[in-house]
Amino acid sequence: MKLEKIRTMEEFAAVSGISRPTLSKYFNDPGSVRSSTRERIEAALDRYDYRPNIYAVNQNRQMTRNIGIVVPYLADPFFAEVARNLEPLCAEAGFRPILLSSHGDPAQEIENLESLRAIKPAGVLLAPLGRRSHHEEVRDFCRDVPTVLFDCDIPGAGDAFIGSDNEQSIRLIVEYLCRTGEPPAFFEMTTPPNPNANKRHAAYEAAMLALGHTPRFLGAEGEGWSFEEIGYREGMRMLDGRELPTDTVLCSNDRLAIGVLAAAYEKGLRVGLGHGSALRVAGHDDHPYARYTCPQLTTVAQDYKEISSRSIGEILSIIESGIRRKTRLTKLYEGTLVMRRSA
Amino acid sequence: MKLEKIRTMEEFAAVSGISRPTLSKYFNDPGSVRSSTRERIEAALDRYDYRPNIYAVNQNRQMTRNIGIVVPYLADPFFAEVARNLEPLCAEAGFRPILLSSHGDPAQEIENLESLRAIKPAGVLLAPLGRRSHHEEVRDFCRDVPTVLFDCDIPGAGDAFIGSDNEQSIRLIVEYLCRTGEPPAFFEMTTPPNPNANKRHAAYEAAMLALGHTPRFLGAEGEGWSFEEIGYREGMRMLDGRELPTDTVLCSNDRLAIGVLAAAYEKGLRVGLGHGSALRVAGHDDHPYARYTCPQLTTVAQDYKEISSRSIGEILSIIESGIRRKTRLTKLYEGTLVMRRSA
DNA sequence: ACCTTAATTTTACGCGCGTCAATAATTTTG
DNA sequence: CAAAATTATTGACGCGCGTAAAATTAAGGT
Repeated sequence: MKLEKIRTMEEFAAVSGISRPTLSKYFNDPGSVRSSTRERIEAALDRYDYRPNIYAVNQNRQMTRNIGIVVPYLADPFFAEVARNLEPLCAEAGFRPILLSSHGDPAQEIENLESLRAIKPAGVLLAPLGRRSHHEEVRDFCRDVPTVLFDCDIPGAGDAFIGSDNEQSIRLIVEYLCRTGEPPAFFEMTTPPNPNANKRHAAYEAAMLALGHTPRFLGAEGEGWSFEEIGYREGMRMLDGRELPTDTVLCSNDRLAIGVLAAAYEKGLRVGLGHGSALRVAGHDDHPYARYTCPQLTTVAQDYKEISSRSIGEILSIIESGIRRKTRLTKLYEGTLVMRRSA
Repeated sequence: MKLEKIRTMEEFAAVSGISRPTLSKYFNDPGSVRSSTRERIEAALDRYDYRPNIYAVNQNRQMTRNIGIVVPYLADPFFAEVARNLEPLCAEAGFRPILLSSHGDPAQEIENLESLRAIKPAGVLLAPLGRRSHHEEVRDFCRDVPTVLFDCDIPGAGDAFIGSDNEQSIRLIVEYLCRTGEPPAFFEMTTPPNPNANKRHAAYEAAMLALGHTPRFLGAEGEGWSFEEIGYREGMRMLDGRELPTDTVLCSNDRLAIGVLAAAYEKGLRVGLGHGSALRVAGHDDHPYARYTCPQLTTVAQDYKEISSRSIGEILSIIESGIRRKTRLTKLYEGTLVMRRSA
């Protein structure tokens, strides 16, 4: 039970019997004052309700203790999960996470960055939109503010890129699919918003050729981030037209696969391995909903826990050292096969 | 192309030939200065790169132009969608939305509110966790900061509650289900985190009785916000034990239904209307993924566009009038039936 | 042109805190 | 126990902008 509200540090100095500059030191770094005074301060803090005014504090610092987190599309549960992992990691390090979503819009992305710039964050974690991002403006921002890119790369932007090894993960699932049935065709958007899709395209092609198979692509038309809808609509179209060259479809990501599975169900096609099945469908990412599709989706899990913690680690080391990276770091984490029922 | 960076309003006053107080007025409300001077300012703004320092601005205002948005669980695509709708509405009104997720944790919820309090927001839109929320502390917050609750109510907290009319929407789908087949049993969590679940429980009971049927409840054990997992696990258990008293299951929300559908698929049960089907499953909310389940989920759509815009509208009217509501407003929006394949 | 009204400029203070220099108090060391 | 080293206090200034009062200027109407 707090006795009374204290409005300024001056007042708090009066009631606590500690001088204001010492209090200021304490709030900036509790370890910088003698332990006996720290205890006195904390005892007073316990009795009185006082918190330094953020605006006054930050006005007199060139760097705040905010870390911006910008994701391309928060309505995608994958990024929601990543954000959920990132936030507590920030908080533990004593920083305030500020989460912004670009909602699939490059202009919004730049607006988010400008909005962050105004806040003078200590650092930023940015998962860019990708292909449609305004690359030059993103690079400009990264020059001014320490930034770590994750999930999706923009060449030359930021101090580091932490992501998935699409080459390895796609090879992994292609090999699995070839080993257990017909070689897969690759279901992808013809104009994907995200460059990971391009890497996966190339990785599929390389993996198929290495195994002596002919790569076959299933191009889904559509723009934007409504992947399930695109997967469903284009999946329906392909199933209608009997365009499928094989009974095995590897989707560029799980959200497309969710749409394809819905289409297959609609068409009465039994999906899965084994005899009674007409189709195998696999995805990529291990999306939170992948285990609740029908059938449960076989996919490659991105190591997003590692990606999250490494991204935070990188930005913190830049912040704490106070020096930007001279050479840009790129760190890719390997995916792991998640065998379920769909392939 | 901006000529040079201006650091302070003083400097900008010098280069633009406008006095600093006038500039201050302009930045607070561009409409408050004469149009001729507005044009001069905007011309200068076009040539020089200057933005007022947020921290200095907010220090000297008792109220900032921030609106806090607190949701219980951002990894739930429903809330992600709501947030996505809310953000542009805030921005259009000239406010900066600050999105925080409680991640299903009551302590985090209070922390979010405290964090917002420190920011002195003009107002807050709060979708509380519900049953497990620390009600007293939420009420305390709402006393200090204009707050509109949405989605889930906490009695006596905030200036208004904007939500769904569970009574109406549940009756709607119960009547539909009874009209088209066997009366439904109600699949729900025995200890739901959200009081909407309790309202839906009561609404189901009332609707069934009104139609002359016996309400039957299917209680799913489990804690937390992993509804799909609970629906799947408990659905499996019930299907294993052949506990189902009818062939029709109405789930308390779509996320549970997604789990139940996955369980039914796993068990080889054909879900849907009509002859070949062994089970009908319906949900509530019209979750973003409801149209990609197998089969597509019949459900009741919450009017979340209306809920979003009305919530913003309420908080803006409180902010702009500067007076808190004397009587607490409660506004419930009706749901609409979304007939798909599952029931 | 003159008056009224509205808008702008000048001047000046204050917000709450960071931070510095000089001084005083406390702790540590020899 | 005195000297040295560390930590706290006192006093003061500045950050960038809001804002008030008084003086000045510009716009609108007859």
